[in-house]
Amino acid sequence: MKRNTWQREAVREALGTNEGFVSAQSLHSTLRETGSSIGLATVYRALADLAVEGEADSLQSDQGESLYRACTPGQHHHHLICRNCGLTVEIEADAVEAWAHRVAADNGFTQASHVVDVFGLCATCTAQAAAAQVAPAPASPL
Amino acid sequence: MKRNTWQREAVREALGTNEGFVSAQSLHSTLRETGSSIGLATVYRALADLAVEGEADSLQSDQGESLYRACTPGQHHHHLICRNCGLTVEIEADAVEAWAHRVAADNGFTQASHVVDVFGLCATCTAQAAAAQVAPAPASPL
DNA sequence: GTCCATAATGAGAATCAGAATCAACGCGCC
DNA sequence: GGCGCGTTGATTCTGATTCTCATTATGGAC
Repeated sequence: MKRNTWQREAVREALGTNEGFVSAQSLHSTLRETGSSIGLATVYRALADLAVEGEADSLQSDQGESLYRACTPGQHHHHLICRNCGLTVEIEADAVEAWAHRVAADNGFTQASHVVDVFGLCATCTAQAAAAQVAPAPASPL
Repeated sequence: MKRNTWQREAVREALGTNEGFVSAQSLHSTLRETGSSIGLATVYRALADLAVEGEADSLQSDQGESLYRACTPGQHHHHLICRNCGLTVEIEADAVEAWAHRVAADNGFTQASHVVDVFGLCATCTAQAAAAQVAPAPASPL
C-alpha cells in the first residue's frame, strides 16, 4: 500500500513550483531552506517514485546529475529546454515518434523507445546574450 | 602543442574495435587485459579529448555512466542502440534536424541543438527474447 | 644524436551523486 | 487506541569521475 506523507507531497509541490529542471540535491536544499526537515534519501525516493508514476520527467545534465521536473502525467512528450536559465517547454512530437519507430523497424529493431530533447536559448536569454554582445570580450589584439 | 602518445592511440584503437558504446571503466579494463599499463585517468582524458575533437560520441547510460563510441568525425548523426547487447547503428535524421530547429524557432528559442537517440532490441536480441518466451519464468502457481 | 621545455602520464587521493542500511516513526486499518 | 508495516532520515557505502603531483617521454632546436 502506498502511503500519503507530507514529505512526498512537499517534493511534488516543490517540483511543481519550478518551471525548469532541478536536481535532487538542489530540490533538497530548497526544501530544507523552507524549514522542512526532509532527508536527502527521501527526496531521491520521492523523485524516483514520481518519475515511475509518470508525474515527473527526468533527464541527465551535462555533469551527469539527474534532473527532474513535474509534467503532465500519462502523456508521452518531449522538452525544449533553455540551456541558460533552464526554462522548459513541453513539445509534442508525433512526427518524431513515427520517425523513430520507422527507423527502428527499418533496422530490424523492436520495442523502440527514444530520447528526444531540444536545447537552445530562450527568447529572454537570447536577448540578454545579444545585449552582452555590445561589449564583447576582446580577442587577443596581437 | 598536442603530443602523440601510444596511450592516446591505444584508446582510439580500442574504441574503434568496439561496435557498441563502452564505458571508460570497461575500456580501461580491456586495455589492461591486453597488457597495456595505461592509467584510468589517462583513459578518461583521452576519451574526453576524442569527444571534444568529434572522433567519439558519448552518451549517459541508465546508471549515469558515460559511454563512448568511435564515430565518423565532423558529421552530425544520431544512434539506434540495442538496449540489450549495445549494438549501435548510426542513423541520419535530416527530418528530425529540421523539425528540431522549427520547434525551437516556433517557441522563440535560438541556437538549437538536440539529443535524439533511439533505443530498442536489435534483430538478434529480439530473436533471443522470443526463444526465451518458449520457457517463461512461471508465475506464482497459487 | 643530444638536449631541453613542457605536455602527458599514472597512482592514488579527493570528490560527488546516488544507493543501501537500519532503527525510529507514523499512517491506515481493525 | 493498538498494531503492522511502509516510510523516513542520519549515516555509511559505493562507484564513477576528477584532481594532484612527481615522473616520464615527446617533439622541436641545435
